[in-house]
Amino acid sequence: MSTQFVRTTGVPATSARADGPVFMRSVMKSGNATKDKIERAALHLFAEVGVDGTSMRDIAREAGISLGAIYNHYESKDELAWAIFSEAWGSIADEMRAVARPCQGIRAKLRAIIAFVFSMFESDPDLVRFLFFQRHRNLPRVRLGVSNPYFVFRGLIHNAMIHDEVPERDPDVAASMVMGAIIQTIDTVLLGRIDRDPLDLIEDVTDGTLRLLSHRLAE
Amino acid sequence: MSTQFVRTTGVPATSARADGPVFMRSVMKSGNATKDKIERAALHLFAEVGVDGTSMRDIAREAGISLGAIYNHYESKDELAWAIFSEAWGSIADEMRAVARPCQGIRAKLRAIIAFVFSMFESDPDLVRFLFFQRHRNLPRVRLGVSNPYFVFRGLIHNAMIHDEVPERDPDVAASMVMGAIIQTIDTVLLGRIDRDPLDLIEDVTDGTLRLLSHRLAE
DNA sequence: AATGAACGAACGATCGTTCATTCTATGACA
DNA sequence: TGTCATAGAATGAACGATCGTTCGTTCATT
Repeated sequence: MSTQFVRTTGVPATSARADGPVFMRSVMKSGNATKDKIERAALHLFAEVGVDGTSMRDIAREAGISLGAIYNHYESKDELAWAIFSEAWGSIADEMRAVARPCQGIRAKLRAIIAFVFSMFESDPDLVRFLFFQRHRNLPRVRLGVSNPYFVFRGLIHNAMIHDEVPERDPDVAASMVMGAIIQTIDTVLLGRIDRDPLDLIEDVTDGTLRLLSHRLAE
Repeated sequence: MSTQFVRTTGVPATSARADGPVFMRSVMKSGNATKDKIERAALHLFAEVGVDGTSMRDIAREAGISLGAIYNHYESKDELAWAIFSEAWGSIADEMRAVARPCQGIRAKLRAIIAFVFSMFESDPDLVRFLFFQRHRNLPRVRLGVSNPYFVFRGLIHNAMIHDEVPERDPDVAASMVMGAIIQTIDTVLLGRIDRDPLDLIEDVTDGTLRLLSHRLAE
């Protein structure tokens, strides 16, 4: 159940349809069973031991198909890794935007996005690990202007500044800090150093990022 | 000059001695010129294309020595990568603690640490990139209880909570968010999306993390 | 029978590592 | 001062393993 953490205060939970969330439908692409098996196996191994640490033979074995069959669907290992990354990277950004849209105000939007990322981490940890913890390899290759989680945060925060919901600051620094705070929290959970009810975590992280964006407290 | 950003409001800037900061002396180890050349070349390549993307021949070429010479100083490629990581990871934690110690209060301590990390990023970007952006590979191998940047943040924040400088919260969540905010800011600078005076950045990031730790603002 | 997916042996390249050999710096001795 | 023995460092060819990729063949479906 991918919507278990998504509570956006009385607003339609997510834009996910009956056939699953957007990022699922896009990563596990249309109909082709073999291609899906390849992508799922590759994603799992890439998340576990990295792209370089995974051989095409490993992928074939994990997918339960032959080595040569992979090349019926992908030109190369590099294209396979890039296809999975870029597709998911863009889809996640779209989905983040979608879950935030119906919410009113920066707090509700931010909470919806954070809840979505956490729910994705629960339902598909391989995808989150591959995307966020190996992103430095692929990020320079992402075309500017294309859908991108970072720009979702930046746009959200910039918009809140324009509407005087939060004070004016460098939107890039603010977006970086907010995104980093969220990702690192997931990272620490992954390392086993945080063992908390994910619902509480969502509230804590939402509150923390909002304070980070807020006016300074007069002590 | 590694101390150019370290301004801890009238307190001795860092514990670095005349022979350079601790993290430098430890990564570029004692006296042996060849070993230093190997480590410096390896660090540069590891930061650039990752450990798996770097061959021992690459390292030898970049260091200007022969392939076999590396094995006079390291048992294997894995040991080389691990030696560089674990040594630097522990040293950075020690240095963070050292620059924070003479400072009074969470704000000054946090600023000193952030200034130190930013100065390190300026003086040795390879080291920062290798440590922070490829840490997921090595982190599970770090012995618990050993010196660790994460625990420095956690200890600092936990201590501030005990002394009522900041409100009581889950210290692991707080430490994760603070550390993530700092690292991601550096990451965004690396991607060329932030082009600011580093001194301003230090202030902004310090303020942001402190708000994140502070009391909620009554709107 | 025809078509396209699946198969897996084989290929050349490159990997980490080894090791027999060569180089070089040092110090004892004439 | 000049000579040479010696130890440790440096060298790079070679080895076996494994890599990504190819392609002739088989299989399954219509």
